[in-house]
Amino acid sequence: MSVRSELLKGILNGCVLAIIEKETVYGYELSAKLQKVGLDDVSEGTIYPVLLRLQKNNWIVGEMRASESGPRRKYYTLTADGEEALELIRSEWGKLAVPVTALLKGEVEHGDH
Amino acid sequence: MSVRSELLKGILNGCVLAIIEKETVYGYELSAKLQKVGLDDVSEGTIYPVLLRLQKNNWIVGEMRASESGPRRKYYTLTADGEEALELIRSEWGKLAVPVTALLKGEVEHGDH
DNA sequence: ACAACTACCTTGCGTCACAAAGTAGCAATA
DNA sequence: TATTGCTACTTTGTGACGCAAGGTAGTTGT
Repeated sequence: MSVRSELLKGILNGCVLAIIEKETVYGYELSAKLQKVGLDDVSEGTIYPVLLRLQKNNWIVGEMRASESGPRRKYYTLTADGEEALELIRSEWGKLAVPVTALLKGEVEHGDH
Repeated sequence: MSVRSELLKGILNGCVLAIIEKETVYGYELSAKLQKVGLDDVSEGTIYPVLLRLQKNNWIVGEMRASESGPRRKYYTLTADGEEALELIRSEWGKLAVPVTALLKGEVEHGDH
């Protein structure tokens, strides 16, 4: 398994929620959105399980709508629980990302031998 | 499983490697180091499997040494492979952390409806 | 002797990212 | 009207992960 995949773990939930919060999207288009944001190579085999998970947690709801061209699409919207979860993720990410970045850059003094 | 635990996934390898790169440490003291850095509540049940993993990957090597007080300690040092792995993790983290932070803050335009 | 602390290791659980493969609708061309 | 290709969703299986819980020893202090 790639380094990248490991780092992604647990982050994807928040990314998907953040995108859905801003605009209603359907699954197939999410990989394009994520790519645009800088997260390349997030395939359908990853996206759809994420969406199922979020639905199961009652964080998003899906609604089937017809498309002008092509198959029907399942559009997702954030629930109140989803908003709450996203806020929690934002908070936890903030508490993690800063110290981890500093640690990886070697900017942290953790001496005391 | 907690939001925090999910976010931690895959990040811990890099954090532990970064600490060991700076100074030789033994397992039991690592949780204290991590806490000092801002990563609270990383218990032994997490630490030791991580160290076993890193050893199995040949990223670190452990050496038993006597202690002036208490049981013997297993001190870990980075290998050349470990340095290489850490550099890869640093690179991947850099490519991930920035866009994810921006996305969670809602600072990203991903429109085009 | 006994308790408390240090230090290490293992087992088991649920979750995750992802490749791979499958299903099906629609569009276009021949 | 076949057939090719794109869109769009779903399922299965694999290996790795975080971590609580429990276990084994050695050391120190009383």
